Amino acid sequence: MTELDQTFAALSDGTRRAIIEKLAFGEASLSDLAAPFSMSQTAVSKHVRVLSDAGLVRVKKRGRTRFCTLEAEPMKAATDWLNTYQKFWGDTFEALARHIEGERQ
Amino acid sequence: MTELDQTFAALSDGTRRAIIEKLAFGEASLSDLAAPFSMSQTAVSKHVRVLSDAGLVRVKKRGRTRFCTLEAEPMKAATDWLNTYQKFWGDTFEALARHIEGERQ
DNA sequence: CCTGAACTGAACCATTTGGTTGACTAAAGC
DNA sequence: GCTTTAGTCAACCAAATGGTTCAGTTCAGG
Repeated sequence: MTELDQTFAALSDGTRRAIIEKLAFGEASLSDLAAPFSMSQTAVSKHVRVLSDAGLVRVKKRGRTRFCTLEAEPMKAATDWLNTYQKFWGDTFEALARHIEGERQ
Repeated sequence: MTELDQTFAALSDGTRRAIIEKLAFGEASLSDLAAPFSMSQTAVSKHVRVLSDAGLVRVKKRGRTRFCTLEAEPMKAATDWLNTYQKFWGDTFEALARHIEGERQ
């Protein structure tokens, strides 16, 4: 599995995206993260593990609580990939538009 | 599974991203897409199915061959999500930078 | 009209994923 | 020092994923 694979896979789950959204407002403990969800803390812990394995979240232990923070680096690679090909699609659409225009005339 | 879930999941596989990259240069038949890979055509067909279910690729049958084209719409939603939170991270990093600067002085 | 190409569908398989529970460890706090 | 809180680990489970093969369908061309 490449880094890009892991990043997109990590983002493909609503629970994990919600975790990221919450972490965008700053550091949060695992129990803070788990609170809004109707699943067990263990399940949330696993989701955080996936995010941390993908490098999207860093976990540091202070006392008995784990604090999570966002790590933007890998997300940037994903954005870059999307932007690159979105540019292509734009071009394709322009070409398509020209083609359609051409047919009409 | 939401649309965003499906989009990110579809993008989390290298084979499928390679297919998208090839389709960025224009329409291609399924056998064209399958050729470069060392897996069966059936496997590639499944990948295309995933992309088509996610709405990233449209498949139209002409004669006995299926031609695939890109569909940018859902990809834009994914980019939007990433950009939104990347802005947040940028802010967070600025705040962090200010914080570190503050500590130094 | 037969052959071969371009697929799909179904059945199967191993691995991963997303969840559970229950037992455990580590640290706070009274 | 005992209890509670924060969290992990291990075992288990059902469903999804990524691949295979083989049989079938549809269409193009000699």
